[in-house]
Amino acid sequence: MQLGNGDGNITTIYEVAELAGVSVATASRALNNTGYVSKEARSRVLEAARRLNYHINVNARSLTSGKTYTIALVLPDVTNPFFPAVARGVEDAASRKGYSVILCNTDGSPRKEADYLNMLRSRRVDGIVFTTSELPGARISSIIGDSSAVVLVDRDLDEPYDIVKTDNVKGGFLATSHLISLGHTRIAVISGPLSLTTGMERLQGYRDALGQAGIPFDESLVVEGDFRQEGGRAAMERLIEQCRGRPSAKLSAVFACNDLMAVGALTALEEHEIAVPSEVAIVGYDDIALASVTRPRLSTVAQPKYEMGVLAAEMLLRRMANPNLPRQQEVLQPMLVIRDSTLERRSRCG
Amino acid sequence: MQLGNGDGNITTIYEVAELAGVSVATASRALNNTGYVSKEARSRVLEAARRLNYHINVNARSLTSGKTYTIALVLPDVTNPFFPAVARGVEDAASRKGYSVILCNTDGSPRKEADYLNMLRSRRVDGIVFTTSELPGARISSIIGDSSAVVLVDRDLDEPYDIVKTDNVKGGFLATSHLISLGHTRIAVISGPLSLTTGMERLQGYRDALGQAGIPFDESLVVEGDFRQEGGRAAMERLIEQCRGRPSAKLSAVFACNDLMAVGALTALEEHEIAVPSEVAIVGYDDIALASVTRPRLSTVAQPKYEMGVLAAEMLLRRMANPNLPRQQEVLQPMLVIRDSTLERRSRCG
DNA sequence: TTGTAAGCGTTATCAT
DNA sequence: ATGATAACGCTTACAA
Repeated sequence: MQLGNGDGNITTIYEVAELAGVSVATASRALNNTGYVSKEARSRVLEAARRLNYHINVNARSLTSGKTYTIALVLPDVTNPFFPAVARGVEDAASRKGYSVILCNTDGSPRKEADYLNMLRSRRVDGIVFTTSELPGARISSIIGDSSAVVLVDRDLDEPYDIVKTDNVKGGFLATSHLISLGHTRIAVISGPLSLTTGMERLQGYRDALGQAGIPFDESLVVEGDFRQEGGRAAMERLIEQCRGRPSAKLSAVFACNDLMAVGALTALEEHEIAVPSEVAIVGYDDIALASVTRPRLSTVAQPKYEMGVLAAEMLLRRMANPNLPRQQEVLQPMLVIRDSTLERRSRCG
Repeated sequence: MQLGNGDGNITTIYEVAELAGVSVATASRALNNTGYVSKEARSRVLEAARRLNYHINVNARSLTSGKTYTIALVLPDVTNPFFPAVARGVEDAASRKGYSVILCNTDGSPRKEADYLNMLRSRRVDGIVFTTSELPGARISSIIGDSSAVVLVDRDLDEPYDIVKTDNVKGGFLATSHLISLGHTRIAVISGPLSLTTGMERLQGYRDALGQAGIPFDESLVVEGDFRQEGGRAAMERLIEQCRGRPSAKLSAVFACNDLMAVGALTALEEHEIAVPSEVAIVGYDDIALASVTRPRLSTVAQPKYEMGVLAAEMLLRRMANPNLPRQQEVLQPMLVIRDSTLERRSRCG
């Protein structure tokens, strides 16, 4: 009867060695397929390990090896629909190589970010996939030093860390050009936080598209959002308001710099009984699951979220394997996804 | 100038002790506020630690303490909209108490579940929050033994593990009763996998509601789904099909046992130009973010996902602190959220 | 091929 | 109040 020793008593390599009638050194070699071990010894060790339901203590091992086989994923909030796919990508790629991933939600608070980094250093994680928010790059490196490798995802920093991102300028350009190609000229933007490169870059793409089409940039058409649904609603509200008061401020389309804000904007538009896309067209950014179930379904700029996660983890492993590699940077391409929220232009104020 | 020693050289307690001019024992006591240490010694140690940017090696500590201050969250897929909130709850509650959480995605594969459990045992995690799928309870305990505490979330098992769940029978009852109260009598169900207690229980709630209302249970109105969007679409397709062929099979409402399937069903209904809720009413389960942006917005049974996560982690910590506690079980209440996808009955076949 | 023993960074015991 | 020192579980020279 094979019970597999379910009693849970933690066995050490000493007990395995003893049962196998060899020294711990030999047991270790056998268990790790390292150095010389006779076939007989090896099989006796393996059998003993099986009988005792031996599970190596990786913490103990990390003490000698200096490696923990653990990485961390530090992001603002898994609950933000952008991140689960990234997280899944990271975890898949990491576990494929035998690494575990510790999840940390910072809410974008520099304080929490710093706390987590300190904790991670104490844990001697081998690497960190980091979507930071406000923590200055210098601060990051002052905390983790070179105790672990780090790869930035969807962020850009002065510090020489590896980066995985998508081309946000291009994405902003794609979204805006799409609107322009539909005949829109009065295009508002609900931007992300301008303190974030993602926020800035997408806005830059918007300006580039305008410029290329010869449409003058109108400051009053941009309102800074916060990448959150409620923020999007509020921003759209502002836009509608200002449009009411000042017909010169009318708009026929809006580019919301992420889908969450686009959904919020949609809500505001609906409340004011402004038809989308016939009166106001709208395009979002990210292509989260929500985007394809709203009514109208949201046109958006898709980011390869899962791939970003996978790439980030792989890049991190590479960096860990070779700390002297030159700085790596991977810029993925965003992709325009046209659905129902954008349509040929028909002028109308908000 | 305070640099905080960003050089990243890992410092040990020996170096701290040396700089402070004390023994490691004293340094350890000072650092941990344990045992007797003179004020002077303590402050010298603390200062030394600061100067050297000392970060304790928790892996080394766990070697002596036997505790890793790490728990794991094992679930099918973070990418499933039900889980991020749970994950966030677990992480918040855990980190509040100084625990880190390792994330594991199993895709509901017994093989992956077993692999992860073995890995987690090797890591000596103090506890596991587990949303298992098919792994028999006995198998779980044979792998982890009592090497870590475990709390089941949203699952029920024969093994005597602690549990955090919501009352699924009640939830199914709520959803169905709501439909019945609207005058529906031909109510189809798109159930979850019947191998899962969640699947079974919600279906039971459906039957209970029918029974209480004196509506005969009609086997042909239940089709087993898989909790996924595409599965929901396919199931609805089947229902429509069968309804076409056999007028006696007509239905005026459907209870989809989770929102993802409800959204899929919505899609199918839309493709067939069947109006929701006027021709067919539909109610989902979970109240994920998607539910409030579909058109029509989805009526659903909400589960307190975040709270489930928090509770699970807290329960786990309690269990870890006291392995001899009697089995704990927390059953939260689901809540009916009425939106636009349900409406007074008007008969119509699918 | 195998075993002894040192060492990894901490904590805890036991003297002092 | 403080300091040696053993112990935690493992790997790895170095010997044998």
